[in-house]
Amino acid sequence: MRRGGDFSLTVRRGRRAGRGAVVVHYLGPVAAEDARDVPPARIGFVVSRAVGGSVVRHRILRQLRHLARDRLPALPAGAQLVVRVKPGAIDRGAAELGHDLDLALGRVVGGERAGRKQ
RNA sequence: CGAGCCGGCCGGGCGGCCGCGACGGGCCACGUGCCCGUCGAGGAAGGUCCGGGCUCCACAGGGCAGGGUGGUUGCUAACGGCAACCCGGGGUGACCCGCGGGACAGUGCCACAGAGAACAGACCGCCGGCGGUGACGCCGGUAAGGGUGAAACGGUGGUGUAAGAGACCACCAGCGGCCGGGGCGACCCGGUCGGCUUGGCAAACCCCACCCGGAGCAAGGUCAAGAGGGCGCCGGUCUCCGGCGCCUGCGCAGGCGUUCGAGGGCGGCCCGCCCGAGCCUGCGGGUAGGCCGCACGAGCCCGCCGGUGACGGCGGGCCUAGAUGGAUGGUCGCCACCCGGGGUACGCCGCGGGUACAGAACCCGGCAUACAGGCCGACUCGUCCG
Repeated sequence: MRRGGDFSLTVRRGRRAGRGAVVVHYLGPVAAEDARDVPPARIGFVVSRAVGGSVVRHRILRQLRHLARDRLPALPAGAQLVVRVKPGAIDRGAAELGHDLDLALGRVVGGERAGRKQ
């Protein structure tokens, strides 16, 4: 995700869930008449200055990018996801961040197909 | 051996597995795909406090204003940087510190304390006179002693005096003039004369000397697209609508203007000069992509030579990150260093924890700042031994 508009749209209109040090905003795919026009699922990250200095912010961003890469195929095409990071994330480590991300994603993405077992 | 002082350097290492970004090569099911190889953060990359390169704009001039620097001589592309030296201050010493021009060009300010703080002044004291038996009071002289202060108008000794005082004298310190000597210079050394002595702050205004165009890689260049308009062709239900091609590069409204000059440039203002037909405001709409710049440079390493040194010259070798939601991450093992507690056959063994400050974005030279831990070298002082 690159445009500021995509970020604000996803944060404002998407479903929200927080677990551990991360908060995710998920906006499901919009119905399109032609399937070929649907872009692949996109992810953006928000790491504010409250999280830490430049070194800390970039390190968390890298960890999250690698974690999110593995989970990208699980999202439907056209979906938009914004991951916000809360202060203290640097102390949790990559493994715990991945766990937080899984739990939060389970809430918002699973809720989309309610009542159905995966 | 113990204290200390200065300079230089490093700032985790090796190896699996899964990934990321560039570049080169190969393969085709040509997707901007897969495979292989190489390279991939710092000493401060960071702060953005100075200086320069580069790019665009400007480059008649004059006056005024503005900013910066401040011992000297060098180094350098340049600097507010660095080196050596000078002066002042500190330390036994190695060495360290200094925002180090001018206070007889002018203006201004010196808190508190104190009697008095800059054409000085008299609280205590000292001396004399007068009054009083006396304690003491009044008047005058004085600045040696006491007290206040960061700072009190030279210091020591003498002459002198009622007591005193550069009032006078000798020496010393300091200031100024002259002469001689040394140094490129800042300045230093010596001699002589002078009046006896004239405080500090210029990071207060100010004065002096020297320096200074403006903006910045979102600079700048290039390709493509675009709303609207014009022309041509074709089609239809033919004063209109749709499609294609080419050219231009948006439309509407208002205001000020076209030699009676809007507006712009000459860093700011004034004068003056130059360019000059567009410019300004509002509303609505479009785009917000690619490539170049962009990594061979005041470059890095080694050696020799010149120089006290900063640095320079010559020779040889090397190519060393280029992202653009912005590439270096995750995980495991071994080793190194430090800490904790445990065992020990004093050689060590295994366990747990920790390893800083910090992430390139046009590029270089500096400065100051942050930093776990460690290495190397020169020198000084003290103690002991030979």
